[in-house]
Amino acid sequence: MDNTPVRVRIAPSPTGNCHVGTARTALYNYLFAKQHNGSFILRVDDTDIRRNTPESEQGVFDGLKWIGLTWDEGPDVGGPCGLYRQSERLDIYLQYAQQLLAQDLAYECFCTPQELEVERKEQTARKEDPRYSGKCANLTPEEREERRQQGLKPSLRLRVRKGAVAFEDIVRGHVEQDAALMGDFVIIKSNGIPVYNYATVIDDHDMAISHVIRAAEHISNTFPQVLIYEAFGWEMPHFAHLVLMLNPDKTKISKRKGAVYLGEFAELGYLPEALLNFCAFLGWNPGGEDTQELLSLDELQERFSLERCTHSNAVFDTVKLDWMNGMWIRRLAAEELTPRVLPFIIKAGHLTPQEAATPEATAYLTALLNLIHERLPRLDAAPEILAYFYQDWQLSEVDTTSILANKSNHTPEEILRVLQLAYELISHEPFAAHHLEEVFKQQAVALGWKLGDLLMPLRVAITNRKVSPPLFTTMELLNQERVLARLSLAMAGVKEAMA
RNA sequence: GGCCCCAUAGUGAAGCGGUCUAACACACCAGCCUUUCACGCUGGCGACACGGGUUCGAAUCCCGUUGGGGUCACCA
Repeated sequence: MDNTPVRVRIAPSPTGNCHVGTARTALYNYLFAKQHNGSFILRVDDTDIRRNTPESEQGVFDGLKWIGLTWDEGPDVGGPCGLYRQSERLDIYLQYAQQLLAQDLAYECFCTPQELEVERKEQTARKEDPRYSGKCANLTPEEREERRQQGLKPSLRLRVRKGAVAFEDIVRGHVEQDAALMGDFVIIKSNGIPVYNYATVIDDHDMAISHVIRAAEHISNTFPQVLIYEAFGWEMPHFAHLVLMLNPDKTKISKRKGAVYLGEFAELGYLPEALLNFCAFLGWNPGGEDTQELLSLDELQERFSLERCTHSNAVFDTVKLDWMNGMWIRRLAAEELTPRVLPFIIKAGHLTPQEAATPEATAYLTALLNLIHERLPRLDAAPEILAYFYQDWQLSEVDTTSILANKSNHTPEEILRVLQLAYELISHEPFAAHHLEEVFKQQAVALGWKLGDLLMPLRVAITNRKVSPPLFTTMELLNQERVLARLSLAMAGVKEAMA
């Protein structure tokens, strides 16, 4: 083992929102850095000028923060490397390129995109692999000057050597490719902007990155990058390529086939803790006897290792994510859940933002969440589950069919009588969940009814649905007045149905 | 198509040459618990892609086939 300090990085493009894949890669980098007392660096890959807007990097930062990750160096927090946006580092790339040019390890290429396009087409027609022919590889100074006179702006290409290009991948082992497949590739475009593979190498070297941990789609980028390291005579970082996240149809995870941005997951009611936990297990697991899968960031930090990363791509299974999300919801106290659920309640129109700001409203929500948080798979389900606490309904909306339906063949008359009885009891008995529960249990015995048969019509009458949290606590939270009102509404509905 | 990577149940996966009549988790099914739902508990279903080697012995090593994925730009 060497003593080089561990420095890892994540280099997202500022697309306005953080992709789950980016989050997972960031997580692994973060865990690795923390474990080795190293630094986790955030660098913004914004050389694609057409695509990037200044504010779009904030979305990426926000996403990473939402999921709980922080970085030691980056454009927003600074650090010893100074500039953490590639767009700010253009001079650096050009300077290094001069070095290559001076040593004749790179050369100017005056071919136009059109010419290259034609060349590629011809090669493909001949069933050859398209690669640069090397047309400009040996231009004389005079020839170059001539082209310059014509107004042509050169790009810079690396002279690609012969032989195998290889690297040792921490998760995959030895990987190699024949350099002959490559052709001299562009490192600086004719507009002076560096190409991704080149800028990445310069930055990684400049920032003393020790381990490049990234998604497997970058394996093929690694070959040209290796060549660039060689050209400069720089020591390479260690590489680790992580398996891809897949759609259920096994293609690379994509927007059209489900949520991919952290913002989308937030809107769907996923907890960042759960998403993080889930992502951690796509492409890695602690192995052996350690089968615990519900792990916090700190717990992941104790167990993570690059060596235990898996080799084959993993389908992003939202069913399991939902399960994990439910587990994380249960881990939180109702009080902690309240502020997270409130936005969903407001969005559903159950509360106005002003109402939601009152202590009464939040306290009430907390009480409701206490009741349902064991049966809440996602935050966004809360408004629907809690709807009958926030809104009433009309006579025409009473679900009389469900009130009357029962497996024991109790007649509508009997059901109606039970509803009337319930009305009487609830009006006169002390209005407390425990007490009412006892009272109704006794009644069931007295009537010779199964408790479930007795309670189901009441449940539907009071909540207007067949599924609810335990009935008596529900009543208590609803308050006596509303319960009685709903009971009479239900009775009216039943009478109407019987007529 | 070239190149690269990968291949255990529907999904995530353990397994690192014998202890594998192959774990665990999600999903699914059945039962228990129960006031409906959910939770929880018990049990069940279900896999080493195929074919050759190597070896006393292979899910584990090698080769091939098939399948899947990634990537092939003056995009990142």
